[in-house]
Amino acid sequence: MAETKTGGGRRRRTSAASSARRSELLAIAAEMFATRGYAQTTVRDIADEAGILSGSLYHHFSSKEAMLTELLQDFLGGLRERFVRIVEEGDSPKEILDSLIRSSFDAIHETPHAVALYQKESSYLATVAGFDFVAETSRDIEGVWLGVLDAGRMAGAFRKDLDRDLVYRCIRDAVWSSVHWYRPGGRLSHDTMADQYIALLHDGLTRP
Amino acid sequence: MAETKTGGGRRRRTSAASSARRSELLAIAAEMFATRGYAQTTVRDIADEAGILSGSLYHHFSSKEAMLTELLQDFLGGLRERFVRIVEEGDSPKEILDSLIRSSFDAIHETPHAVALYQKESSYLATVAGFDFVAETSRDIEGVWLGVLDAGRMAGAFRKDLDRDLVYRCIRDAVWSSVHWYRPGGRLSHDTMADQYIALLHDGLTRP
Amino acid sequence: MAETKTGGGRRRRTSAASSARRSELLAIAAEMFATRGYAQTTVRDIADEAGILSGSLYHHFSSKEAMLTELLQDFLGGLRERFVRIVEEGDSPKEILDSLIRSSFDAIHETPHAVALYQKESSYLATVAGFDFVAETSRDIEGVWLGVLDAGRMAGAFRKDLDRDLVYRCIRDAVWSSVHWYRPGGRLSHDTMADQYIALLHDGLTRP
Amino acid sequence: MAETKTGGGRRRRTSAASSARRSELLAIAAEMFATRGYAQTTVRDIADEAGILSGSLYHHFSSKEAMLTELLQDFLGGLRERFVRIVEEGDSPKEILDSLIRSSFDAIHETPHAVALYQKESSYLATVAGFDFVAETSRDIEGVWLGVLDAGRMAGAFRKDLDRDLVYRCIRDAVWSSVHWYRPGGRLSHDTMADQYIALLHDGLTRP
DNA sequence: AATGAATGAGGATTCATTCAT
DNA sequence: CATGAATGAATCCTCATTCAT
Repeated sequence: MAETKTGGGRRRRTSAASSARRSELLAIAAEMFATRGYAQTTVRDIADEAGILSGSLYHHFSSKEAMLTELLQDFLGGLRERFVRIVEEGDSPKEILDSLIRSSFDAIHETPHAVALYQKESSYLATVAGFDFVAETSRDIEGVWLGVLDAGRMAGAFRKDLDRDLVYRCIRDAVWSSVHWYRPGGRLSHDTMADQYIALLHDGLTRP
Repeated sequence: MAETKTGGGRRRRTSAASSARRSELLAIAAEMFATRGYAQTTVRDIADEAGILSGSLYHHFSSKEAMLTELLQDFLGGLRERFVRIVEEGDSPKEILDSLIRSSFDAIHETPHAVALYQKESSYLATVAGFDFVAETSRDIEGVWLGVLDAGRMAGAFRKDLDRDLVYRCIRDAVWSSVHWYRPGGRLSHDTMADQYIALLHDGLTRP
Repeated sequence: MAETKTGGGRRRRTSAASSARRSELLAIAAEMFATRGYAQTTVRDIADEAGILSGSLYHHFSSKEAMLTELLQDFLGGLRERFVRIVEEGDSPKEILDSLIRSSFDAIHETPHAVALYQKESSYLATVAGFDFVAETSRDIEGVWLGVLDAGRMAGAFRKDLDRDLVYRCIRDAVWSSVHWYRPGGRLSHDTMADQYIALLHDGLTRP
Repeated sequence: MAETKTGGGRRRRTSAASSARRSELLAIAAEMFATRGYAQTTVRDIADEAGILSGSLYHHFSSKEAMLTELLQDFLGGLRERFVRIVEEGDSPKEILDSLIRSSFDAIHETPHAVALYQKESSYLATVAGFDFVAETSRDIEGVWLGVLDAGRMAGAFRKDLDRDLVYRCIRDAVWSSVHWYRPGGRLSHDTMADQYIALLHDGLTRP
């Protein structure tokens, strides 16, 4: 009955058979959660979009919350892994920071719904039992960024007259918020956006 | 709806729209809407916090939505006025931009709930009938910022190799998002935050 | 506290002073009860129309129901009295029947709201405790009409091949229902309507 | 609203709109709406009578109003069809008029709740958005009756000294009002009632 | 895998009524 | 006489979830 989700296996007991439908449903849920918010999305909205009755969703997921959990776990886990790998590659702080930013825009481009979902619900979920992993992983990720920022300051690559936490949050908020207005195929590609954000960040708006 | 009708029509809208109790209730609603979101806040939550029964709220407001409308209208109207006045004072683009940023942090400091509320609900409200004023006023405000950015580029104060819209959104998102983590009385005052955001924006992270 | 209504005194303890306002309010209530129905009329509707707050109504009437009671008692009492007097005048059955019909149209003309109210609510009220007087008076009135009908059949004035009760109800329904479409000052005066109903009743649609 | 969406769109509206349960619930609603009035009937009254919880009704109907709409649409549509067919059969005006009356009593006998419901709520509904079809169909039906009356006057079958509209309304009110006191299986069958109403209408109360 | 009927716990709103001022 | 604030019960409706088929 209770769908386990303990990581390790990551996939359910039913391997490929249900997997297709499952992923489909999850993708639908992701889009709706991202667009209108988790609480504002009804189980019936998702089922309607999938062309089934709401009750039938419970064949695939034990609850609406389980869908959210799975979505966030996959996203956050992947993101942390991604970031950790970048740091491990061991370039200079500036290069690492740029890579983190570029990687963030990649994530926005590849899984916009997951990013938007996280943006929208993370603050709320931080207080909900069973979603501790969100705060945890967020903290890990934060650690990665702050580490790079610190390293860069020590190395003299980044100025020291600005509050470290403030700088981190400024970057984080600016980068992730762009998911709300970024349109794939629009005037600005995500690569261009990354370039410009990086340029602005490093040299400022006033200097050439 | 049945506002007047008193014959002389000597008050309502004036004394009825602003009584001590009314403002109190509105403040409570603002805080809850901002913290847990409009849809997640029940009328009973607000009433409980105010120490009355949920039905009694309807003596003061015609609906939950009316509270939201009033809150946003007051906030957005005030913000636009504030910004327009700054531009009219006619300093250099750079000075105007700095003033806009400082003024934004003032708003975050003075009415954090309204700001957070707007941050949280504006995208959703853009699609809801009866909340056109939100999109409208947002457009007006956007126009003010973009105007200053344009003026600064023409005057050579701001670099031209960055996309204007992207720069605007970057600033906007970074500044307003800070409402979610700014704590009045915390380590960083809102004035300091403004200073640092401005410093980072103009000179970048790499330069001294 | 409890407003008595036991008949005998018929007027409240406060004589003329409150009487004016009271009647005004009662007239407003009558119109609204008649137009949208008793249950569909809110105490606030009445108060709004009178230019006071709903709570203030309770200075004049002990409850919404009390207004209804007073309205119906006045109307039904008057109607019965009226009808009884006609019968007592002792003309021929046909003349009495015509007078009853004419008198009904007079009532429709003079107090259309009370008539419509009675039409609309009587069936429901017949089952409500405290409104026994409605059924009672209705029965009395019915007795008057049936008496005339019987007398006319005995005297050979009315045909006997039609069910007496059916004839009564047919007349009653046709006459009283006209309150819903009669417009004072319209094409047909209430006198003309009475004439035509009587003509149709006595001679039929086919005969000259 | 979200009716189809099944892709093939192979049913809904057909099997969903008419299931055994649905009809059952609709019949219960009809009876209660007719007896105590639409507004006075709560969704819970209906659900209680059906032995389910009030919320469960919304599995079958989208709202209380939707039940009313469906009930009235079915009734009025059927009635109009019925009447139109009678006129098309092309007998003499007198015969057509009699058939219309008889058909009305048939309707009263077969679907007393729908008739009573219509009697009770039509005047109110005429003013409610979304119920225009009530006024429309009523107008159509009225047209049918008035047409017959006109034809009969021209042909010399009906007297001309009575106002046409008044005669129509008199007949209509008398006939339809009988639904409130007609009891199937009672002393008077609906056929007998039709006979007597017709006899009274044509020859009057005074003549043999 | 899916349907269709139902549950039960709310949620916003309405409204007659009370009462201190 | 009237106000303005509040009550408390009821009303329509929503929605995650269950379960027999």
